[in-house]
Amino acid sequence: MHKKTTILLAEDEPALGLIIKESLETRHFHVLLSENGERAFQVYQEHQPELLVLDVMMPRKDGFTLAKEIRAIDDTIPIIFLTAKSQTQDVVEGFTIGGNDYLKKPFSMEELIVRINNLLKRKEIQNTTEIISLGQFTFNFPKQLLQFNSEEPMQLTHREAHLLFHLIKNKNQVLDRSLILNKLWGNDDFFSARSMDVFISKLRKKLHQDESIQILNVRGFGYKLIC
Amino acid sequence: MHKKTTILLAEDEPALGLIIKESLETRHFHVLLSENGERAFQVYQEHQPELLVLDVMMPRKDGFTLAKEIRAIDDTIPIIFLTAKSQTQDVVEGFTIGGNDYLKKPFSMEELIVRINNLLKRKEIQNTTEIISLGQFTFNFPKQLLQFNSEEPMQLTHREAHLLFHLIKNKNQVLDRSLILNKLWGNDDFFSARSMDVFISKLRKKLHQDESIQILNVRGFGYKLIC
DNA sequence: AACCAGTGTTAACGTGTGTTAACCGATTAG
DNA sequence: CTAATCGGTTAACACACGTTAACACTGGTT
Repeated sequence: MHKKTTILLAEDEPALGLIIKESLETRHFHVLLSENGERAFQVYQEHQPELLVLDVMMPRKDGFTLAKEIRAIDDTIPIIFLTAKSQTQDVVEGFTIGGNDYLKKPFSMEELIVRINNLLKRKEIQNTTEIISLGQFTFNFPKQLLQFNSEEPMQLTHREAHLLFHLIKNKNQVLDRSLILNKLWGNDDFFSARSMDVFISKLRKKLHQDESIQILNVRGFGYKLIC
Repeated sequence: MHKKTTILLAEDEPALGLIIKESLETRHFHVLLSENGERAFQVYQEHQPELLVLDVMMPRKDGFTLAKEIRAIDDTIPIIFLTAKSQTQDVVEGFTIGGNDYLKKPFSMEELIVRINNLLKRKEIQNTTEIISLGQFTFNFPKQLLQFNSEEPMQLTHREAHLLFHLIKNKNQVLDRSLILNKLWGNDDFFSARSMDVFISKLRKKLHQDESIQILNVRGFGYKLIC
């Protein structure tokens, strides 16, 4: 039997909060209940839960604001918002991008469980597939981390991570310049091309530690990552 | 006539599975059809196919999970996923690293054939292009490195490496000028021919250290690498 | 508002690769 | 023998790419 999944539940109405907490605990989740957004943020930092269930309407920091703050720290944690019917659909849907979902009150416990399991499964897939080993490096694409052996991981920027991802996807083959430019920069004009050169240079510097990995240029066509 | 390529097809919908199986068999592939992920894994272990075509949505072990298990055993086998349109692009793309590809349902049989042949060809190239020894030299084609005994390896350019590769593949036979020109330069006009002369000259200089290796000219026909 | 840190783009300058040109020797047909 | 052709070699060149730094923009902090 493996460790229980920890869920942070932020709900200001005590009666509802307890019901949800108890229901989830019968499903073998470990639930931390907070009565407002500020408190929830503290609990998040102390316990680092694996999933968040946030009421949108809360005193002392609402669910959306809280979500943004936590997303700045961890941009892959799944979040489920609990919304009252007064919330406009648009605003709520805007927040469901990424690993988010939402539930309109009132909802059945079954609906919540299904959504929790869906998000956990989706994240499971991402975690186990998008950590790629590359020579002596480990590349965690969703977290944009590049680690050499067991040294301190380097934080890559968004562009660096995406470029590296595509190079790895096409490793040992020539990756077409204009293809990558159109995919990552949206066009393949002169300036984007020069910008890409800069990022190739940055990646080479970061991959320098493992001599067996090289980004070779194929003049006029693109790049080839060999490993 | 060489041995048929064995493909493992995992598809839970019997009608679709049979159509694909039969189509591939008319293209002279040997197809093993399994109706779920668990069964497919058994078949994989018994027959060790050369390529996998996996439906993502399957009862008793989905395609992604199956792929992960098989990849733990063989991390080079090419895999093609068949995905329904409900699958999010991100998750699917995460799985296309390495030797993978995917096809959105519905798809034409032609698309599938093209992808199968691409992946098989790609793997073929990787297998046949390892490290070649040439007299006292070691030539690493994918990395474009030419090493004399244990001296510091020389970094070849893309053109140099490809030209040398073809010379080696046809060593001790005459390699036709226009053949190589069409293959590497895309045409065999005057200028390309002169350009090739320059590269032959460069290669001769780099191979000079080992007297027993020579690139001989056969006037009017081409070159012969002797070693 | 002023400041700072992080990210990506633009600019400036340097290097490497492949093509073209120029000049040469070798081979061969007439 | 000699002119024509083919290939060898070197250098000049154009341009693709590499590297570094300056700059602009964003979002957060004081």
